[in-house]
Amino acid sequence: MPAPATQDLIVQKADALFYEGGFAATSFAEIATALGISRGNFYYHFKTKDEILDAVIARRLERTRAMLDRWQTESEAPRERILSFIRILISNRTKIMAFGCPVGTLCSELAKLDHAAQSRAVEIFGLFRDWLAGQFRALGNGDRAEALALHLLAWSQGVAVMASAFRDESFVRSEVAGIEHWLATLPDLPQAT
Amino acid sequence: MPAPATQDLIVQKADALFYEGGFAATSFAEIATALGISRGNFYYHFKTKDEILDAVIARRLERTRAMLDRWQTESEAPRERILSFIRILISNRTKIMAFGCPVGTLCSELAKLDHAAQSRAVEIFGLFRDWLAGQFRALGNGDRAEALALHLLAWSQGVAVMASAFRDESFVRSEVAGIEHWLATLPDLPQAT
DNA sequence: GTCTATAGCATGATAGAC
DNA sequence: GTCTATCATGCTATAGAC
Repeated sequence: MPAPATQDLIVQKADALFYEGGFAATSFAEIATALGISRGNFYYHFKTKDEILDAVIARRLERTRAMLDRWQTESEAPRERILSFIRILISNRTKIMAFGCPVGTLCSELAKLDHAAQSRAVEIFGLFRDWLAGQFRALGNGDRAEALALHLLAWSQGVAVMASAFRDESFVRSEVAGIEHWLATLPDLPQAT
Repeated sequence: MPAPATQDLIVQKADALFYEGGFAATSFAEIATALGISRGNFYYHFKTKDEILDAVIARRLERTRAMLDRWQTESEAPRERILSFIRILISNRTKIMAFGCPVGTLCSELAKLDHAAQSRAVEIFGLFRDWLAGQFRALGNGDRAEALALHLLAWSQGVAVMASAFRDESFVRSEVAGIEHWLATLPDLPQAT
């Protein structure tokens, strides 16, 4: 196994720092210092800051796809799979209370910056939406599968925003319990065969 | 009535530009150009950019209080008052689809910047939370009034995030219908006397 | 592939004329 | 109160040595 390429190290570190400090406010110098490389070396791997952003978004898309595939494999029942999604609010609660949701905050920032990469960032939401819609469809809610997926995404985004504002862990836990109750009481319509 | 003071014009314009472009990404030059005044003049009214941010947050707090008071006066029934809150998602939908919620996006940005003013910005959420909790209490949900208020706030924040990501007006309308249905089916417990 | 050095620009902030 | 300089700093980005 080869040592990780510098290019990958840059993307990995930029991903974390963009999340924790925002895209615009994170400078090359900050990333370089964190990696122990020089600013100049940066431009051998990426021509512009926007190229790094593209690479970060590509990395997040790839990792999201991998995570959804993992959830798909780990559980057979659609309801269990949806619970995998819901529970990232719990497992990532510390970072979410500090920095919000990585996808939501990036999309919001890029919207304000009127940045060309915004639509690519929204594709990450699109992956979740389509995957969740597939699960709701498997539960027999074919006609409103996409609306249910968007509703669940919005709910979790709202929890993330409020969690980072008030930094209240008990709020996160009580909302997650509410989401789980909502899911459990969703009618499980048998598919017409 | 005197002409609006330059100081107020600066705060007013900064408020709008911080919303539309973010706090960090909005420069003095941008605000000054938009107002037709010089950058130098700025520092007669505010010593630092953070002072402008403080003034913007104070303005938002004041205007939020005024809006809540208006809703309180315009409707007698708590349920009607809560509907006033819900319907800003509809009346402000164009700006929300472009820039998200002004409160949520500011709190998120300040959290990432680890900015001292974050707690002040969160106070705006606090005003909504307390006012909404008061309405739920009047509906007889005394024991869970605050949880209901936070839940409604989170829901609307989630709608705002997804609205600015996908820019889908029909999603906003269908979620608002969902919130209204949730409110209508909330049990209206009679108060113990 | 990594470095140092530096260009070129925008920023927040200051000084001082009017 | 408003203006025109101007400073110092930090940024993205480039050039070129090693």
